Amino acid sequence: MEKSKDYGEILKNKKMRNTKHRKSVIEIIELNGQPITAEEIFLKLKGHNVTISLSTVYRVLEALTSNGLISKSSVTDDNKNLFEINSLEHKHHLFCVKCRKLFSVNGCPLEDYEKDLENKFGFEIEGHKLEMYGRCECCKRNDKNI
Amino acid sequence: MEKSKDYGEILKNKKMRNTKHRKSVIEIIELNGQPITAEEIFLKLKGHNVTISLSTVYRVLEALTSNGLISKSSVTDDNKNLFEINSLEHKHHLFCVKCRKLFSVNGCPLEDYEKDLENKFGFEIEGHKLEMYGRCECCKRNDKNI
DNA sequence: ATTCATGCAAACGGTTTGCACGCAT
DNA sequence: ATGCGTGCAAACCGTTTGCATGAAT
Repeated sequence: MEKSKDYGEILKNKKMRNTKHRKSVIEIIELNGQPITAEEIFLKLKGHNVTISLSTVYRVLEALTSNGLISKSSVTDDNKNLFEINSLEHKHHLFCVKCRKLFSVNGCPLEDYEKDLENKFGFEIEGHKLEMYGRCECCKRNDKNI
Repeated sequence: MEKSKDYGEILKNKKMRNTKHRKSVIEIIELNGQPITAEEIFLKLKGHNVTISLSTVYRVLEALTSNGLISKSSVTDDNKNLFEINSLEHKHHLFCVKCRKLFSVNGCPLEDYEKDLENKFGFEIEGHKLEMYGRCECCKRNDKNI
């Protein structure tokens, strides 16, 4: 079995204090694989018998975000923030309007398009946000059974 | 001077009750031209000597949103929702981070990309939001003179 | 006359913060 | 020894809701 990542090393590289809670939070986010809320992190940690307070979860998330280890997005319409590991790759999201899960998509189709617009408008594009929404495979299937 | 739009007619077409407050809110959003928060709407109305309570602003926004007259997004990271007029044309925007002007772009580069994603993830995409930001031609020029 | 919109204040829920204590350096 | 991380409870703030009143149909 593959040895799990050395989260302590990751923190050290960012000159952050290395604590059990910080390592646990990074690990949960990484294990989860898709964007996750603060409360879900809190509950999953509880499930793994890690005692942590919700406010610590928030403080850890803030620390990890401002050190660039994770990123925060607010795509959902219920005012809950979502956190995910900050991969170097540029990515976008697919939001399922039914189960409200957020799926990450690596890569970006917009490079050529942005170049065209820059030429056309004399605009210098620094970045963009792209959200797509719809129904995930799972929810499509369930709809048919109703 | 051009006559302002008949917001009463717009509400009537949606079979919505035609009230002064609803018309005012639509008008403010339309005048504003770029996405605006509930509180900003409230303050702008106050500035126009329209007395309305903040909760009514929220209720009007909910009514307008669910009738498809405006749309709601939560792109900012401060947990405030933004509202804008729902235009029929599919278009995107270039937002200048310096002068805060908004440039409309007709058309959309995402159709093929979305088909790919649908095949890849089994996701059924219903729509998307794309914002690009940067500097417009004018502001680029001014930067060089500093 | 009926139904729905509004104002007010209070509730709600996700997030932040003050304070005292504990742990990493 | 010091400064930063943590737990707890309370505060915060954008948003929602219950209730009584008022306006639109």
